[in-house]
This record gives sequence, structure tokens and C-alpha cells, in this order.
Amino acid sequence: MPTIKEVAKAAQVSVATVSRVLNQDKNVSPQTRQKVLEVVRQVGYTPNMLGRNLRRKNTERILVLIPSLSNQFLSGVIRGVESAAKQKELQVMISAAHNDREAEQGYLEMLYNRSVDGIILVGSTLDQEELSQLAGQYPLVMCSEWVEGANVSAVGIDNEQAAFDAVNALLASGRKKIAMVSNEEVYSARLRTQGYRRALEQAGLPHKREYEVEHYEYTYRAGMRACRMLMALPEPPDAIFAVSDELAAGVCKALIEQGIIPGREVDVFGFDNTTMSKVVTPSISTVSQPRKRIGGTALELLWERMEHPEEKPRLVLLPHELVLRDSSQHR
Amino acid sequence: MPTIKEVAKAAQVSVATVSRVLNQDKNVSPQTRQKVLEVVRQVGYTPNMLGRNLRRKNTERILVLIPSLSNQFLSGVIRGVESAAKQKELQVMISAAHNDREAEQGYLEMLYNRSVDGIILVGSTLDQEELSQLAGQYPLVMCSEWVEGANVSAVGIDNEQAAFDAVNALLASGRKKIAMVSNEEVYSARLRTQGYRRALEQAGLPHKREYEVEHYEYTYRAGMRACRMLMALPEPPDAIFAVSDELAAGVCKALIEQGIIPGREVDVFGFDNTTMSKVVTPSISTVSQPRKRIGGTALELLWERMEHPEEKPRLVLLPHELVLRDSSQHR
DNA sequence: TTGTACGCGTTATCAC
DNA sequence: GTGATAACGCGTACAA
Repeated sequence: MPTIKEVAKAAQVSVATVSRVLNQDKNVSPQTRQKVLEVVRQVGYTPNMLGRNLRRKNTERILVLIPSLSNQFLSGVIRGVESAAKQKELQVMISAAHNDREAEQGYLEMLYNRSVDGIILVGSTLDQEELSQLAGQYPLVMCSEWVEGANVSAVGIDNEQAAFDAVNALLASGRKKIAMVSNEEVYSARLRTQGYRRALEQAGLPHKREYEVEHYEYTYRAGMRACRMLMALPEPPDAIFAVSDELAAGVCKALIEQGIIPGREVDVFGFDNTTMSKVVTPSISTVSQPRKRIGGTALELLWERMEHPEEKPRLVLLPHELVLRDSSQHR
Repeated sequence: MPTIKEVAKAAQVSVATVSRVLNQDKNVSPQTRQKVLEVVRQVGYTPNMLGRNLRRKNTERILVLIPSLSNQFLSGVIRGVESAAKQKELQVMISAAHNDREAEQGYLEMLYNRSVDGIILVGSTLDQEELSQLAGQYPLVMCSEWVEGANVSAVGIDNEQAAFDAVNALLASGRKKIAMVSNEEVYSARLRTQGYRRALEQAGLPHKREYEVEHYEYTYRAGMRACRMLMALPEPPDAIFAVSDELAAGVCKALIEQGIIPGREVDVFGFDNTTMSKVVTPSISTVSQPRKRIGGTALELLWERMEHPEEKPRLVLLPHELVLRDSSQHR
């Protein structure tokens, strides 16, 4: 593990000169540059980031903190972060907090102790105050999932409107008994529930309380359970809107088990346009979010916070799209 | 951003004492400890890891480098890594290399420049020599996917045997024209192809070249393409074994499009036991790997390398299981 | 028990 | 264009 000192000695120059060569400083003659680079190559020298970062007071590295790794949608978002980060020459690290407050705080500490220059947070167990305070002190933005009222830059889609649109698509094909599988614990899902209700209201339909099923995980098992509950009602729904594709896939699965073909007697609508929504039979109609753009924008917002911490945080909403497939009728 | 110096001044002690308190050094009186902790709390001091790491020459942090984030199976593996890492008080970071050699090398540099203490590598674009050399110099182990002949600690399953078992399950239910969707570029998939061939040989069946389809991505689209090719053969197969569940899901999808129900005329077998294999209809028979245990073992192997770099690397094979579902017949 | 002083590897500020 | 040298924040041998 050679250090800059050893390189300097071997090249018969000072450490300052080596440093200058390594950092493309103008003030160094071609000959010495040549010589230094030669030695660097020869001894296989790599700058120790620990020293460099200490001196420079930054790491050129950011963290994306997500709730779970097994999320196809987030993987697209992160691709967006990565490609935007590449242009800024930032290294991207990812960690999963698993909705564990302690784990999340452990990773957020990386801001305090300067292990990373900034954090893109997808969802959080912290409340608005904690987040506002944190974002006031360090570069921190939220992405896809944020927290109501927190004074933090964030990017995502208009969840309320997206749900409104999805439900309207179901209404347009004649469905009138539309149920929803949501998650009160997550802000984006709450907004989607609001959009769902607005669509029903606008259509002059009552929204029955028993048509709104809550679940605290976005798994296909939860979707199956929700579906069974709904179909066991005295008046079962003729359409089910779920806040994630995996939930929707579970809904479809449960319908099929009961001999009901999704898209025929009962429509199903999902959210996120993941692979799963395409691959199951029938394929699932869903709301598509511009994942990569969301991720790219998150990085831009983070960059803003890093460069201009004094400016106010801002919220960016990107357009969504409906993807109509076989699980719902449409003309 | 208070430093240890400021804490020392405020507590009217030396920086050494503060450091001692922070590092649970015995040699400090209860009173001063009390006082220091008080000040630490009051000014909200957090040790700067840049300084600490430089001094200690380590980071207590490891990296898991995976090919892609959108891999349900790997997410389980990483859970295993995380829980094992927690016990060793190591922080886990994840990055995706996307089969990009340049990106991979960028992350591997974190070993050279001491940004992390070790790396768990899932697959690699490097060859055996490069890997052997790297692992000789730094804590580096491979997990799930490794490289033939590389002198590197690794953990996974016996892929050849697992494929052998899966194909035997198909044979046991009377299938005789078994095709395989594999990927020659990946060592684990090559091993699985070998297991497939051995099973056919043992059953006295010829292995037709046209029954082995290559694909370089584990996507459902690739699975669909492969299936269409196979079913267009003069003598189409009566069973298809794919090296991933997503491929298998694509195979099923293409079969269904042709009006063929997987598990009836044609059996389908996947690999990894991901959510997708459960949620599609019909559910897909598959090979289950002990993901969490694989991840946990990977961390143990890495720990071995960190503690005893002089010892020889070793390979750990963990048991697999067949999960029989609706996409294949079985009595 | 506590403090002083040095070093970790790098970059930046001066001189020259 | 180049070289000393002082930081960066922390841990620790050594002295007291």
C-alpha cells in the first residue's frame, strides 16, 4: 500500500508535486508529470481516500436509503440516480432501512460523521419535524415517498391525481363498485386513497367504507387476503384498485383461485408498472411513473442542496401515465 | 459541526480524554466521563469518521457489489449479509455494477483507497486471474455467482447438482423432451447446463443441441423469445427448464399465448424461488436456494479474510431444495 | 487519571 | 514550476 510520500521519494520530487499531478494542477512541467505518472503506475499507487476526504472535507459519495431492496420500481429510480450521479462524478451507495427506525438513523448518521456528502431518502420513519431539521443542516432530499409537511426537497408524481385518473379509467369502462387496497401508513398511499375518493365523488358514487381495505405491506400475500375479504362481502366489488403491482398481482391470483378472470367480471388496477404487472396472466393495468426521471431529478435536487444550502427546498411533481392492459376493460 | 477539540475545550479537558471517553477507555474517572458525555450531548457532537478512519486505518464498513438491484433473490441474500454484519458491527453498503466492467472496477477501487474494509462480490466481469490477485491483497469474497478457477472464497449452492435434481423431477413425471434456457456467459448457468446434460445422459436420453437455448439476460422477455423458438421446432419440447424464475415466467407467458397451459402439455421449471414464481398462474416449480444463509455465510467468509488473510480461501456449498408447483406435474 | 505531542495520507498555502 | 509545511479530525504512545 504505497503512499504519496513513497511515490514522491521514488520520483525524486515533493509530495506537493505528486499531489498536483494527481489533481491535474496546471503548474507542473510535462517532464515531471511524466515521471510522476510513471512511478505511480509502476508502484501501483492509488490515493487513499481517507486522507483525501479528511483534507477536502467531502467524499464525493452519496447514499440512497430505501425501505427495501426487493422493489422493482425503486431499482429503476436508482438507475436514474446513478446515471445523473455519474455526470457529477458522485459515487452512489445504496442501503436498505427495512422500515427500522434504528437502522435508518444509523445510516442517517453518515451525514453527521461525513461518511457521505448527501442522502436521497425514499420514505422515512422520521416525522416531519425531524426531517425538516435534518434537511436544514445537511443535504437531504426525498424521492418517491415523502412525508407530509416536512420542509424537504422531494420529487415524485402527483399521487392523488394518478389515483384519480386510474379510478376514472375504471369508471369509464362501466365499473361502479370500485374497491381500493391501500396503506394508511404511507403518505403516497393516503394521497392515492384521496384521489380514489374524489373520482367516486365526482361520478356521484358513494364510497363505501368496506371497499377500502388497509394493508401494511406491499406483498402479493396481502393482496390475496384483501381480495378474499372484498369478494366475501354481501355486495362484492366489480373492480379493485391496489396501490402496488404486487398487491394487484395478489388480487388477481385470489380472483383466479375463485374462478374469476381479472378483466372480465372484475377489473384490477395496479401501480408502478413493474415487470410483474406485465408477466402475470392476465397482464395488469397500472400507473406508470417515470422512474429514471424521478431518480435523476432526486439527484439534481440533492445537488442543489449541496451547492446552495441556503435556498428553500422545493417539491417536483413529474407526470404519470396509465398503462391499460388485460386486467381491466377499456374501449 | 463541532470537533473533538471544541468538546475538549468546553469540557475543560484534553482531546485525549474526550477520545478516551468516546472509545470506552477504562482509564478515565467517572466524573470526567460524565462531564465529557454531558458536553458531547449538549453540543451534539458526532465523531468525524473521516478523521477516525484515517487514524484507525479502517472503516467498519463493507460493500456488497451486485450486478443488478432488480433481483428478488439477491435481496434475500443481502438480508442475510445485513443480519450477520450487524453482529460484527459492520455497516453494509450496496452498489450495482450492471455488468459494466468500468463501473465494477470503480467500486473495487474502494478496496485500494480504503473506502471500505471488504467487498462481497456477486458475479464479476473480471477473470480468474484478476480476481485471484485482488482477493490475495484485500478482503474479497464471492457470493452466489463466482468465477471458475478463481482463488477466492465463495459461497453458493451446487448448481450442477441442483439442475440435475430439477431435470430428474421432470423426468420422473414422464417428460422426455426436456429443453433448457441457459446463459453460457455465467458460470452458475454453465454448471446448471452441465447438470441438465448429466440428468439426460443418466436417463439414456440424447441431449439435442436445439433444445439448449442461450440468452444473455435473465428477463421475462428473453424467456418469451426462447419459448417461442423452442415451440417452433419440428419436435417441440414437453418440458422447459430455465435458469431463473423470470425467464421461466416468460416461458409460461409465451406458452399461454399459444394456448398451452404450463404444467399440462408442457412442464416449466424455474430457479430461485422468487415471489414471481409464486404469484404467476400457474405457479412455477423452481429450485430454492437458502438466500439468507448464503448471505450470512458470505459475511462470515469475508470476516475470515479480514481477520486471517494468510489462510487459504475456501468454497462453501449450501443445500438447495426443489419446490414443486403447478407448472410441472408430479405424483 | 490526565495531558502533550505526534502521525495517519492528503491537499492547500506559502515561499522561492 | 517546485518544495516545505501547516492543516484536516482523530487516536495513542509517552510522559507526567
